[in-house]
Amino acid sequence: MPRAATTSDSFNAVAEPRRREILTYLAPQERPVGDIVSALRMEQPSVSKHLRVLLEVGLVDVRRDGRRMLYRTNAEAIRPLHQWTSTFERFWQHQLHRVKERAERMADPHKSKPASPPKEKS
Amino acid sequence: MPRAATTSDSFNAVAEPRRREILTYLAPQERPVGDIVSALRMEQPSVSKHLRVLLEVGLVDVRRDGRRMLYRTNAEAIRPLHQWTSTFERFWQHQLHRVKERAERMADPHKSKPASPPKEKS
DNA sequence: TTGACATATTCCCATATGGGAATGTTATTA
DNA sequence: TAATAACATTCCCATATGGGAATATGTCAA
Repeated sequence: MPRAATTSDSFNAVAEPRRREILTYLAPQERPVGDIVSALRMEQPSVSKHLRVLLEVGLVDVRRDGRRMLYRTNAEAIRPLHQWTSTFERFWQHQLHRVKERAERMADPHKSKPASPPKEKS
Repeated sequence: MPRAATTSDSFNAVAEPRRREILTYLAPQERPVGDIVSALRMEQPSVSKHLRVLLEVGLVDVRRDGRRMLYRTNAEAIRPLHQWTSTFERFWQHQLHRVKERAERMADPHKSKPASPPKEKS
């Protein structure tokens, strides 16, 4: 099976960088599509397509204003992502602690990073 | 262009549900691949592939132990996701606040409005 | 009605994907 | 050395994707 659809959930929808930009832009206040196009320097059809995805997963809301469509980020829909990442908060705090302790204890650079996969490009 | 590679960044890597499960499972302590396979009921090759993706974006670390490979979630790598979602925190709080205020007004119409009645812009 | 403006949709297409199945690789033990 | 355990990689493939380009839809103004 191929990759899950971008519209399957917020995690997939937000994986796209441009969509993240749009969400950030639309968070403070609602905006017509044209504003997004000019502000983020994207093609109009592209923006419409991204908005469709965001709308389908509930990350944005719309309302019509004459011939314009006003979109706004539905911040509520981002909470699940926030909550998921929060479950790791205690762990990265522990890690920071360990790293610090270790660095203070040893100056020996014997850090074996096993088989790092061939990283193309850069 | 097609969708960005799952290995392009943490956002894309985490979009896959099974990979999220793996990260959760590997957060408390390091585990060999076999444990993941039996605990999450996934095919071994599948797990290895997911681990490769997670490794490439730095979401997990590995070390060899005999013929086993011990993986562990690198919680630090999840912080960027957490931080990004955090930028929306104030917005969903506003939303909740609006909802709450409205609910209170409706429940007790005699009571005057609490503090400032921020008028929506347009 | 016509024309202009604001968005949305469709078509085309190269590409990465994740699962299944089979095979490869590395390390331990007999 | 051979056998086996523990993982990793490769091959095959149906599929959703995002961008570009063209076109369709919907709304307001004259």
